[in-house]
Amino acid sequence: MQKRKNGNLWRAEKRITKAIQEALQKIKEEGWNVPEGKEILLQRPRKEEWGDFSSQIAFNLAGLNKKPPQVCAENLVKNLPPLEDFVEKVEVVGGFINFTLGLPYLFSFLTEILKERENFPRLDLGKGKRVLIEFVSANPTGPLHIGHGRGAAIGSALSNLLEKGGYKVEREYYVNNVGRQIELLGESLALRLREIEGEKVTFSPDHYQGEYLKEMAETHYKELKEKKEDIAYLSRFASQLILEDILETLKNFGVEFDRITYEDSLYKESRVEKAIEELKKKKGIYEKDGALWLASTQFGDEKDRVIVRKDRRPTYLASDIAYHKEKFSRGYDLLVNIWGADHHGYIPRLRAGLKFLGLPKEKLKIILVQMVSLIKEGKKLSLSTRKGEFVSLEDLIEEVGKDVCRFFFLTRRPDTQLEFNIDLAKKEAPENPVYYIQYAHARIASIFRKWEKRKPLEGLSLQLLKEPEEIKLLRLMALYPWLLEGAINSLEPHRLTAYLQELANAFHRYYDRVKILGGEEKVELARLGLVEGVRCVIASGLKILGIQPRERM
RNA sequence: GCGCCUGUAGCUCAGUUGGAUAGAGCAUCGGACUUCUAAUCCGAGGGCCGGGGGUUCGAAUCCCUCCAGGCGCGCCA
Repeated sequence: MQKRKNGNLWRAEKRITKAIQEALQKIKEEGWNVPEGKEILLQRPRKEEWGDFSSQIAFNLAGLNKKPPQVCAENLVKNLPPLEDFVEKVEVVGGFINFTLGLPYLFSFLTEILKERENFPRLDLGKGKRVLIEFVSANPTGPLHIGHGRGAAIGSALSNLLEKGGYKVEREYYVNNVGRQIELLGESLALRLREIEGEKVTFSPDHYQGEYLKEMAETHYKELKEKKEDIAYLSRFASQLILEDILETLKNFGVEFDRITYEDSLYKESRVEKAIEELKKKKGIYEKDGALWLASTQFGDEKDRVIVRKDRRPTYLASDIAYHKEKFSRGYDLLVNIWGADHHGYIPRLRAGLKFLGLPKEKLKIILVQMVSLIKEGKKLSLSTRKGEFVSLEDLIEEVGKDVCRFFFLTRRPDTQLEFNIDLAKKEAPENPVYYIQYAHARIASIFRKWEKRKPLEGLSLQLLKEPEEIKLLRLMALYPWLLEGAINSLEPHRLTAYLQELANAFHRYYDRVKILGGEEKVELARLGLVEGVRCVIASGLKILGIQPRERM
């Protein structure tokens, strides 16, 4: 890719930040105290009349220099380098420094969008750094439920987002195909097989009693009947089929993985053994009551945890530490885990284990996704996998649609509990914000279908865009890269949804007031360029969210 | 009991290092289609940001405390 010579020149907020830094340097030479080593972040003013970006740096200066913010701001502004080529107004209001972008800049920004199309903007925050995002990782003991769906949506949107930011992203699913849960799965299948043969069987509460195993037993009875005593075989058989099913569901949900890691491979490669050995060497493990314990209290855990049982079998913690050690060894710059919030108590012990091994814990970010409860026909449903009383993700996708479902999960912060009201989601489907955004996209596509001349959108006279609604759209689009960077740096894909709604709203309003086709040719072309720009930004945003931009509705 | 998360409009939720008069969607009420798709647009009402205390020039945001909800506290994963 040919890199632009002028680098970030098209990014107004970057240039403003740089200008502020220069001004700070200058007033420092005049004897002012200036904040050192502080990243200058711009914010978006709450009101349009306050411009496009604002800085509150003067409030910091006020504290450091014992002068009113207004005075500090004014002095700083006096020392700003010339910005006229892209900023039309710099104003100090109550200590805030407000920057209003100039029209020529906004026009060139649109030109930039039209050049890159849906790929706009090209960001290079990640600078090719490698990120691993591990998510879903549901045990292959039953179909995914709606809670997994939330983690899946967030994980895949976050992956897309970081990829957009110039990170090299790998998406990974960790499969726990070892241990008691898998054993129980095999036992449950065995019981179902015996049931088919007319035997009266009783399930313990720990067994998986969902219909899916009954169906599996019926479908595969012939090939399994010889193996019905071989629990290990049945466990493998069932978990493999279920995993395939899970991955299929996720694919329908727009989620795919670059890598699947199986827990049993960690054992086969002696990684668990080695991790335990190393922990022993690093004095992280001691023996008590015949078991081996991880001294996790040393690093803030509530109590020490068993890592190898009395019977010498390692616990889940052992393989998980081994797994994370292995992930670290692959050399990523950032590791993200997306976990169900019910695992939160598990974090301190894992971190303690990693700390003993001397792994850089700041490279591991764990995003907890809170529970999803479901309301259907006015009733709250439980999500227990074992009892089999849950609404599967597959059913949900079928009922409300992939796009609505993803959007629903992606508008909210991960750490709030979510009540998914299925009746409402279905009933309100046409009013749903996701359709609102898609409709904006479809309307623009429709305009272009209607447009007969079909010229290339080049050499546009963008200065003919003068309507307030047009300027508003230009200003909003100019925020997009800034917004994306904020979402990327904070690992918060949900910021994108509100922005897309706002952009769609500005478009619908424009569409309502201003006729795009049919005016004087140069104006028509400029307007087409404008709405094409809007379409590209919407398409770009929806692509990150994993939602289909629609051509028609 | 202890730990973690949450509490913002009737409902579902946003709210960039603490900053300007707290926002959106839905719902409600009132208006707009001989026009590029009305799945749209415009307007109105609606809030002691759970309560109380504190830090600060400034708090929805930070600290303490209480209340409410969820989750966790296994030699399960």
